[in-house]
Amino acid sequence: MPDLNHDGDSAAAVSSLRSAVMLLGRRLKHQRVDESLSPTEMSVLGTLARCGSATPGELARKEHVQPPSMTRIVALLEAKGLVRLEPHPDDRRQKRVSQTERAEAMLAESRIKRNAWLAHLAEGLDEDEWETLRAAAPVLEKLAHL
Amino acid sequence: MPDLNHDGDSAAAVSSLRSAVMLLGRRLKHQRVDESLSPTEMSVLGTLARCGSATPGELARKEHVQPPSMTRIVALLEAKGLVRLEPHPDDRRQKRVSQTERAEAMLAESRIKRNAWLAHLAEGLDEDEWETLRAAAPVLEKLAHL
DNA sequence: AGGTGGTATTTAGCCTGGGTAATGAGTTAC
DNA sequence: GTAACTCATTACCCAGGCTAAATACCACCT
Repeated sequence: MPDLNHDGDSAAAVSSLRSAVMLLGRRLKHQRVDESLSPTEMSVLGTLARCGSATPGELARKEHVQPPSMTRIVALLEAKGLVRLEPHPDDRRQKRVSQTERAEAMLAESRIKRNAWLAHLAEGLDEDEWETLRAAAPVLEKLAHL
Repeated sequence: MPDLNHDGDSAAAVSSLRSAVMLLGRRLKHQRVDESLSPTEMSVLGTLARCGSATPGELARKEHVQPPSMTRIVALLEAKGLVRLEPHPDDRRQKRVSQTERAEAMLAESRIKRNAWLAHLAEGLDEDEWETLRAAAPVLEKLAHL
């Protein structure tokens, strides 16, 4: 564990981190790459793209959402044709969720839009700041999944 | 503006940043330092602590929230005795919002709890990762307020 | 002075996206 | 073979944003 008393700025840093994340999260909710797709739905698609396929329960744990919420999210994604549901081979209680070809296409397109959004957002940052953020991205991700 | 084509990782970084922020934000909502105080209410108190006093409109702009939402937040804070509302000296349309002594005490206490939460969270990070995060905190804050 | 347009705040009502509790089907352990 | 547990689902609820419209006030321009 890091030495939290390394200097007094740690408390300030966590405070600033906390409020920045909350604020950014609020703004990101509106900054959707694809209208009609909520941030969590996007996130689930991203997870599926990385993991191949998963059960609703696994997805709920990875996204830190309660199972009933994931049920609803998966149902919405299925209705939009972005996800396929199959019975689980070994356990008939579970289901396997996997993304469709259409989801892959959508993710590819959204990556393009994200770059545009990024370019706009990054106008206010200089090269060093951007570099710092790039380095922090994987750490934040790790932190979020702790 | 940073060179977004510096390498291909930029798109991946923004994608990872985006999902990490959304996920962390969701978790932070539950990780409240003070039950009975929403994240945005905390954030408003933090802003007031930094700025001294402000009008509801100014607060709404700083928190990137619509004015009606800020009205409700301020009303809740006032009901909890954390904030004081006074008429604006020059303009009777506006009001001045300032924190009470009780809010200062609460913020001090919450800082202690935040350190405990931080210590727990940071157990999963090594010193380098934590350092990266410390460096990124102010940049994230800047980004959030862009 | 008086009217006109603009701004700060509030009120009323809506909607999204999460949550909890309870149910049903299926599995596992004893 | 039954008791206890797990996965997914259904039904319902609530918080915390939003928009639109109302209200009060200011500033400017004849």
